[in-house]
Amino acid sequence: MFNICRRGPASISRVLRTATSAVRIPSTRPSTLSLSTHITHKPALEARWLHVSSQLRNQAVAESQVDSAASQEFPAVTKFDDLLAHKLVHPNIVNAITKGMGHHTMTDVQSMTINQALQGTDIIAQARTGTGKTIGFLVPMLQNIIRRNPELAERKRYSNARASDIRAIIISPTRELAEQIATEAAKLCSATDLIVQIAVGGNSKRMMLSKTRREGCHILVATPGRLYDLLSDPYSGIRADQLTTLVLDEADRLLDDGFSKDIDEIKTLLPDITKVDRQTLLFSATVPREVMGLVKRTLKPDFHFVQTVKEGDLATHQKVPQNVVTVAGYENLMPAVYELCKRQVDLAAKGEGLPFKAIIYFQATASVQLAYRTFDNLADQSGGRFAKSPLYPAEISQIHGQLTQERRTNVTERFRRAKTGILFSTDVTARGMDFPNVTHVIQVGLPSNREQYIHRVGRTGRGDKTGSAYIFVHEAEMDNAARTLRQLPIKKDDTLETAMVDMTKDAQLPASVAEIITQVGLATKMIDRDTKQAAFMGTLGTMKGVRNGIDILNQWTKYVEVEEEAVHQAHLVVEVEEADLAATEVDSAETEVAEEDTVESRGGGFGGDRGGRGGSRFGGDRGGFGGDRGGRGGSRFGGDGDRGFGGSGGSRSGGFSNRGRPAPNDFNF
DNA sequence: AAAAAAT
Repeated sequence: MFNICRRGPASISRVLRTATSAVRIPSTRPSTLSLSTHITHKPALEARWLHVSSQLRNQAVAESQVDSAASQEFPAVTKFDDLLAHKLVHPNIVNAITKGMGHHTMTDVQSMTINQALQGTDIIAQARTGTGKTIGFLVPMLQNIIRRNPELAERKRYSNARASDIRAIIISPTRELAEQIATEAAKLCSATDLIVQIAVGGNSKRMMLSKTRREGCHILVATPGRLYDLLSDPYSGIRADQLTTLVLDEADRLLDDGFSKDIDEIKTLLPDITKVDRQTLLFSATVPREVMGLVKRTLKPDFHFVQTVKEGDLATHQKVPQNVVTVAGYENLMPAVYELCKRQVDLAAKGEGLPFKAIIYFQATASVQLAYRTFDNLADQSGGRFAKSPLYPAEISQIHGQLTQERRTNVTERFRRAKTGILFSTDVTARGMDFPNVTHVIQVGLPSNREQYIHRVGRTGRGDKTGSAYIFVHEAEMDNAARTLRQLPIKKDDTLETAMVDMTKDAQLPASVAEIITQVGLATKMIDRDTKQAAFMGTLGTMKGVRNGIDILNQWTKYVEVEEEAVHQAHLVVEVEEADLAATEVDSAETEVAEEDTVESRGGGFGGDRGGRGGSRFGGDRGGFGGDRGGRGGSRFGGDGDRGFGGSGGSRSGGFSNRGRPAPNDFNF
């Protein structure tokens, strides 16, 4: 059993005890005391949990001095140059970091993981977004290869690298992240003989293979599908018989439902770990307890859990203010998001604040497409086709899995370099991607889970930069939001005029609001019906457990055109759900009590496997869909008039309706 | 039910 607990003050001391037993500070520690993480490599029967938060660190230092003399010590390493002084890492790698990339002081996670992983132990490391995890695993990984083959550290005129000599494999959940990691790895290897290759889907397999056969490969960065494809193909020539390191970046994602099977299958194609010893490194900003069972099965029993985020501490940055904007209807979403963007672009134009660079996240690809086209159309108003966008100079772009890989790569590169711009995105870019100087992360609707929220927010405020985050949520989804995002420091923002207005009563709107609504309305009207309908269906798929979901969709169809057939399908989905919910209502109430119980009694930690994932995050408190409401009211959006779900105006079937219930205004997220 | 990932 491990001593770990995810929340509550009671767990802190427990954590402290385990932390102090594992963190040793030598008597000769530097006076800076910054992050003297000296980890003994004494044989461990259990995993050790290392926590380095500022409070804990000081106590750990104070307490561990007592027995530090008895422990085997490792030199303090908080600067990359220290790795040279102590001959821990080859100069050709260290210099690439210090002279080539300009990094000198290590971040917490780098100091912790480099020290620890150089000793060969398996590691799971959790550290906040944008704190340099990539270098944290690359350095020990490369050094451990060089230790076995010192000749690889020197650049030679003729390399005799082969495609069958892979020493390290890094797996990433997305192609763009794999590219980014490979680029970073290549920089670190630039003065060595180590060869980095990339294996991702969407690219020509044949081209990749011929390049790899020609140049050889020591480090392979890959996404799961293509990696499996290559390893299982006896004619690919790709072999990893001497694999020393396996890295899973965004580990919790890769061990999650969709991916974990792929990872298991890939492991069957790697050399038997009892014959070829291999180090496994897992990295992520989030490690939800649901995956800990899988983590334990993935790592050796004496693995170390390096956490630079204290138990119960936030995985988000203090320096990134987080805001929630409540909207009255889905039709308010685009106007409100536009209002925010326009405000920031105007501020930047006046020299107040940084150039506006934002990523706007949606749950569905179709929603990204609709929003992207809407914003793109804003440029075409009032001045013909060559009119300047009201958001100029911010460039509008979109990215999602529906684009060709070529487009995805282009958009990524362009947005990386952009000083200002707006990128509409699905969760493809949510994890790991490093777009410099993103000032705003804007989420439209709820993310699939808490972890995705954290990773999306993590696209801003990277390194020493700041940024801010917004999430737009429909009134009726606030209960779900509060549950999913509990304990996060999210403040209510009500500075956007278009968020809560009743758009059906446009006659009474103030001029500034009316203008935005008119502009967005016209831009929406220009979009083809298929795009709108796809967005409608995509949104429908995310509406599980939303109170009055049918009302919301009904209202929205006045602004996005939808075929009768789609309306019919929506009806069916909602009806099935309603019946489903009614049946499980009692059930889920009981489950919730049980779940609460588990959390409390979890104090002593969790042994064993939780028996799989899939516990609904939206469990319990479900309102079901109440009543129907005939569509009424012309709008600036035009649409096709009333496309409501054949409701008989006003009559409500009641039941689970939350009308009249006060909107939650205490955001104890 | 959505996204991502192999052809």
